[in-house]
Amino acid sequence: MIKSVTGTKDILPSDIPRWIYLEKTVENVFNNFNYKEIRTPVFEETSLFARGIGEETDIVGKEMYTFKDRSDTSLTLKPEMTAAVVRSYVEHSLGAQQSLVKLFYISPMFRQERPQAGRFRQFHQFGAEAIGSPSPLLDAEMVQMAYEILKSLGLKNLTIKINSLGTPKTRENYKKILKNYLADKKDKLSEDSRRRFETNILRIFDSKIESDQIIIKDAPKLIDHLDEESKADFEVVKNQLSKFGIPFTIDPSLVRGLDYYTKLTFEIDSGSVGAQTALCGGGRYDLLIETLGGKPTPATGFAAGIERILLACENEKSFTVPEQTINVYLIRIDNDLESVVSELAGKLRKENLSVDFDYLQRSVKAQMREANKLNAKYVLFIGGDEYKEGLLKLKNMSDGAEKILSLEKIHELISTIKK
RNA sequence: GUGAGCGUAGCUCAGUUGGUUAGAGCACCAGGUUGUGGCCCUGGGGGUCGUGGGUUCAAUUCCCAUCGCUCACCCCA
Repeated sequence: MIKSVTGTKDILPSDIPRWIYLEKTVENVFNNFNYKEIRTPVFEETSLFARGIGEETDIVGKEMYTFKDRSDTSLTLKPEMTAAVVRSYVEHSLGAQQSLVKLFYISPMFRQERPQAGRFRQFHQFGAEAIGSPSPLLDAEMVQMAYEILKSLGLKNLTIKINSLGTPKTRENYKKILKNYLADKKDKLSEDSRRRFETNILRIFDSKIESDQIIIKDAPKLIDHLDEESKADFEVVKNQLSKFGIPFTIDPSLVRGLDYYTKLTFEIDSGSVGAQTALCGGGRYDLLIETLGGKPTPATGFAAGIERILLACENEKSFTVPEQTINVYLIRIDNDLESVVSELAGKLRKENLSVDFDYLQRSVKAQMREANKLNAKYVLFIGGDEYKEGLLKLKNMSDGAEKILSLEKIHELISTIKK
């Protein structure tokens, strides 16, 4: 038997209502904040991600689905959306139409990692990007939108962590400070961290190795070495979040795995999923647009993992979706009336009613059971003496009331069912 | 890439100190008087016990390999 590829999942009909509920919630919140949807291809030229996300990141280093097409071009299934959105923004000069472009997306992503609870090789994210303004109000807005979506889905058990990485200049200065601090301790660092010491020293803070943590614990913190502008912006974000009534904690170790972040970074965690607690992460990325060939343009955004959110929602039973129903199930009393039933179903479906009937020549009893299983609001009996006289019997499945209607006055039938 | 656990009907699982036709619940199908549901009752279909090899008179039960799944590490949504 051929099965779905490792780390991929079918979203079955029984799962769909929950997905749609989430998508509607997401769209609604983004709509309230006036973000417009964008859809980009599932694959891009590999160099987009290599440049955009950073060669030293785990995503680019070991997780991308990269392949060559027949013309020997290296392509990659998108592992995240920001680089793709920025590519589109630059390519189509979206900034020429309006100076601030607010975009959202809901899309599959691909990363070749070992699957575990809340982690898949094809997974889905929704997210937003606001390109064209350095305003910290937008940064606060990102946190607010993400939080609002999660709350709208009924989630509790959430923690919001924020941090500031400063401007490129302070970051460079700070890196020197950190480098000085760690220089004589370098030998005690783990192998990975020694490598990061050379390539991307900030990510040493990501290390979960205890010996690294001990060394790094008393290291100078970036947040204490921010320039005035970053410091002021960070204050604005904090104040604004407080005004929104959004609880948060400051986490100086929140560096995040993608190279392009500047100033604000944030993450929202849930205690209701497995070991992968991050539902959502984001921040400002003022350098990315120029890195990808655009004019220097400030931007901020976030991404959230749909599978993880749905997992948290399930574990918290945070929302329920309404039962699926159909308007009417047609029941054929005489087997030779199949085509009559089919024709009538067609007429009713044209009236925008959801209609179904039996295609398996099953008994009336079996048809009734089917109608019940489908949560049909009505069943309509076709056959017997009534049918010979041009009559049909309509039964209300919730109270059992039956009503005789004329086949000629189909409008009466339709209006009764629609009520 | 590393580590641990698990693989028996569509689903959730039981079972065998190795021994006749491998079980339950749910789901599915049929029927419970000949035109009617949800509850209940009766009956039925469906499994080469993940795959391959080994040990044995005999393996689904023991051993090895392999594949898959799950969870965790790394890292991330």
